[in-house]
Amino acid sequence: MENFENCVVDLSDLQFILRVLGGKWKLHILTKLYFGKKRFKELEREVMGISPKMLIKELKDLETIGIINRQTFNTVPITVEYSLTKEGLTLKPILDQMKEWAIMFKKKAGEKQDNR
Amino acid sequence: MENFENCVVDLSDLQFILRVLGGKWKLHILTKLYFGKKRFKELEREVMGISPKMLIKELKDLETIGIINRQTFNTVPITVEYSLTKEGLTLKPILDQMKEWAIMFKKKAGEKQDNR
DNA sequence: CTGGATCCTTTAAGATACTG
DNA sequence: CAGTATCTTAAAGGATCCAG
Repeated sequence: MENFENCVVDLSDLQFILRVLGGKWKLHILTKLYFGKKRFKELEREVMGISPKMLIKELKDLETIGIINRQTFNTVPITVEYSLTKEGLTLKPILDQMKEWAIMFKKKAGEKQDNR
Repeated sequence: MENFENCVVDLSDLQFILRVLGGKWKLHILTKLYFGKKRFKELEREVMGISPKMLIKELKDLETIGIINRQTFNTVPITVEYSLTKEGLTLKPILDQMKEWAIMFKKKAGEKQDNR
């Protein structure tokens, strides 16, 4: 049951998660939001080096996908809070495992160097 | 111990895995290689739509990182086999979980639509 | 068969000034 | 404060032809 060599494997699910995590800023933004809701300006400060244009673009992407929520308050001036949705929170374990894998992988690569 | 709001979170490990999986073709190539070793031409055929230039580039990337092995045989004409390294194989569970997450996420998103 | 080299198009991202 | 608009640059990817 492990050899379906020539069948078409559906990649779309795998590719989908890259739309959520890919690009230069999404991971950075998401890791900030795992600490709790943030206003636009807070994110702009904390995600160092991002321009407002990129920040709003990435936030819109994530909102469209359903990973984050955008809530506006009619204060003067207006304030906006971004937070992870319930579905966005389910991504956390995956991120943790990705991180663990990366750390383990780098460690192994390091050991190989040492053995030479 | 879950509130280190202003400390710098190390993103490099997370970003690293995107170097392995990111781009248009890496996932596609890797999923093919999980079925076993492949020659260049086999990959070119199976990864539909890829050009030799992109294929060789992605293969080199993956080889440099240490995810795949490249083995040449002095036949005429020369043949080359690509296969996953031991470390490359450890990536499989992560990919499976990413896929599961994506499937679950899409299902939930679908349910929300239905509730309207 | 396995690539390298070249040229071209498309997409991602950066800089900066501006508005409700 | 929370974004838009515009312009520019950098990177990714595609097409095609060629060589050992």
